[in-house]
Amino acid sequence: MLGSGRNKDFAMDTEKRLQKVLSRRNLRMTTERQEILEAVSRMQNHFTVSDLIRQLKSNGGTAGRSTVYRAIPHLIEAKIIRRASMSCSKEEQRYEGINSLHHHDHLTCEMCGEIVEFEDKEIERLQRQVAQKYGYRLTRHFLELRGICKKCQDKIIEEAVGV
Amino acid sequence: MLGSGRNKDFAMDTEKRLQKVLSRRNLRMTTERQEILEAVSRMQNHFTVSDLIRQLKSNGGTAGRSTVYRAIPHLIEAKIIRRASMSCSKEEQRYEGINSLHHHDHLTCEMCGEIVEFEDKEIERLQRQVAQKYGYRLTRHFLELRGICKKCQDKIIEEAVGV
DNA sequence: TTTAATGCAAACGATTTGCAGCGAA
DNA sequence: TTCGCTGCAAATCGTTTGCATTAAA
Repeated sequence: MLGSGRNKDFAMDTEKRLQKVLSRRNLRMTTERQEILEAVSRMQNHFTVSDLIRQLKSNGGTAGRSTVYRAIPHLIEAKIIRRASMSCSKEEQRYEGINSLHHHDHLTCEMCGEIVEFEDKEIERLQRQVAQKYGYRLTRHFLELRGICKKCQDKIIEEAVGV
Repeated sequence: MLGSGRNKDFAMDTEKRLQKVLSRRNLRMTTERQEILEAVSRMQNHFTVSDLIRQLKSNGGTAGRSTVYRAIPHLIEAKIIRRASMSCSKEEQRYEGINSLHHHDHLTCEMCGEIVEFEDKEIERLQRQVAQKYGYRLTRHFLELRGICKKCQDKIIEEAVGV
C-alpha cells in the first residue's frame, strides 16, 4: 500500500505536495510559502535557514525569518526537504532538498568539513533487521560517519614530517 | 557489594583518565571536577546536564551549572562520557557514561521515548568499509534509529479499533 | 606565587511565540 | 466573513562568557 502511493507523491511536483500536506490540516498555500518553495528549489547542496533566506531575498522574496521557520515542518512533512546533518545542538540546523527517491547518508571530514554523500543498501537492510529484532517499526534513521579525508590526512603527515 | 565496588573502580579509573587529560593541557583537578565525576558515576542511563546537576546537588555537591558545562569537553576527551543522542535542534543534549569499551547505538521510540541500546558489528564493519571507499579515516559515527515500539504500536491499534 | 577555576549574571544565538493587522478560501 | 498567515519584536532556553574572587600547584 505504501509503495505505489509514495511513488505517486514523488512524481507530483513540490508545490502540489506541499498543497496536499497543507490542506490535509486546513492550512493555506500563500505567496510566502511559494517564495520559500522557489528558494528551496534553487539551493544546490546543504543549506541553513539563513542560507535559504539569503537566496529568497536575492530573488525578490519578502517572506520573513519566522515565516520560513514556520514553513519548515510542512516542507519536511511534504518530503521536500530533510535534515541533513546530526550536527550537535547549537550549530544552525542544516537541511537539503529531496529531489528524488535516492536516499543517502553523510560522511563528513572533521578537519575541512567536506561532506560525501553515500548510500549503502546493506547497512539499511541491517538497520531494518535491528529494529525488527526489538519489535520496532522503523520510521527513520540518522547515520553520519565522521572522519578525516585523504587530503587532510596528507596535510597532517606533511606537517609532522615537515615535507 | 558489587554496585559500590564498581562505582569505586569506575571513579578511580575515571579520575586518573581525567587527570591525564587535564595535565596534558596544564589544567587542574579541582573538588568541583571530582564532584562532577562522582555524579557521572551515579547516573544510570542517559542524562542531560540538568539531570547531572540534580544528581550532584542531591549528593551535597556545590559545583555550578557553568562549571559543569565547562567540564564536559574534558570528560568527553577523557572518554568518560559521550553524546548519547542526535537530538534535533533545541532539545537539551543527552550524554551517557562510558564504563566499558562496549560500544552501542540507539533505537528510539518516537512516541514514548523509550531507548534501546544495540550493537551491530556488521553495520560497523560496513561503515568502515564505506569510509575506506572514499579515502576517509573513520573517527566516529552517529547512528540513531527511530521508530515506534511494540507497546506504542499496540496503543495505536487499540485507539483505532476502539478495544 | 602564579594562574587556572569558580559562581554569578549577563550575553548569545537559533528558534519560537504573542499580537495586531492582512489575506486566502 | 472566516480563520489561518504574516512581520515584528519579544521571549525561550540550552549553552557560553566576562569578571571579580578563590584556590590548585
